[in-house]
Amino acid sequence: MRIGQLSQATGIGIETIRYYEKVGLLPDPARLPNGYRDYGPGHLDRLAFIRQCRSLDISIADIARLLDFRHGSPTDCNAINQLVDEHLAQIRTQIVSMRALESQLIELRKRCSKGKRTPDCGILNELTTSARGKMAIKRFPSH
Amino acid sequence: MRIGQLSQATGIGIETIRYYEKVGLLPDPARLPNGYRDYGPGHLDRLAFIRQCRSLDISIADIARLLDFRHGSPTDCNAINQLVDEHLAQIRTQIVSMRALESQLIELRKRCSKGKRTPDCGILNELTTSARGKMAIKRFPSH
DNA sequence: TTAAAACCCTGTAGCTACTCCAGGGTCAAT
DNA sequence: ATTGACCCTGGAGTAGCTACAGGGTTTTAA
Repeated sequence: MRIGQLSQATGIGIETIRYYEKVGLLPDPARLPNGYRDYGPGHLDRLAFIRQCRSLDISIADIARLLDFRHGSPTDCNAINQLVDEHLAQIRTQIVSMRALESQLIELRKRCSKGKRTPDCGILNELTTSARGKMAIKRFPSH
Repeated sequence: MRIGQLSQATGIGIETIRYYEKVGLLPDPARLPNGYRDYGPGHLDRLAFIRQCRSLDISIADIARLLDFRHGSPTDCNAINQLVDEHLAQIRTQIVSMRALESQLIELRKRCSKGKRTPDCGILNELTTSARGKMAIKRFPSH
């Protein structure tokens, strides 16, 4: 099948498929006499796997590792478990910091209400004064 | 003050300060006779404000808008409130999708346990079969 | 028959917000 | 005189695409 059909079947854009080929996630397909890429069922399968991993936000590098496990000779799959564990830990860390961010923004938002003018804007003032508070104490002579 | 001192005072790297200048967040400083950048207190203040905004994950483009409000002629600050509201909404959306991601990964992780071999790895199999399930139904003739 | 539409190709640039490096110049102290 | 700390410019690299420009090919409709 040609690239457009593969794109339709997987829901992955044509440019993205070519990108995956370039970075080595997808093996180079055969070529038709006119130079068009000619994909087989193996490519379809592999690309669907890739999409599934990407939807779980697994990085290209990690997908490459998973594909090696999938198509390589059988080994212990502890490394796979570890990969998923690490990814999970990373996402949990991100959730924690985003929640912290959320509450900071909620606090910030409370500072200003409707109808104020910029010089009295509590948000701008808060941003300014908390910035000053975090500056290094050290003083620099002006000369 | 020179760029190294400004970097020390704000905790922002030298390269980053030059980057902010390049993208127009920080006005071009005066130059010493030898070509070194020469910053004044206004730059320090502005840079601290920028750092504060970045720590709240506000984009460069939005910081530029906030700086315009801060240093421009007084106006209604509803646009500032709206900016913060939108940023907050965006972060909340991200938190929701990351939590969904987290539970999907937890489910995935349950699939495989210690000591299995790759062909029997539940994670690999789950990734494969759920990928197949999401493929377009349409069939493509092989010729 | 021909012309338009739809498909494909390569190669390159753009996006975010930095970060790093090469290859230089400048300045204070030893 | 030289070492080391500081500074300069300009360009490349990061992740994962996405969007061209500028071509060629194939199919379909008039």
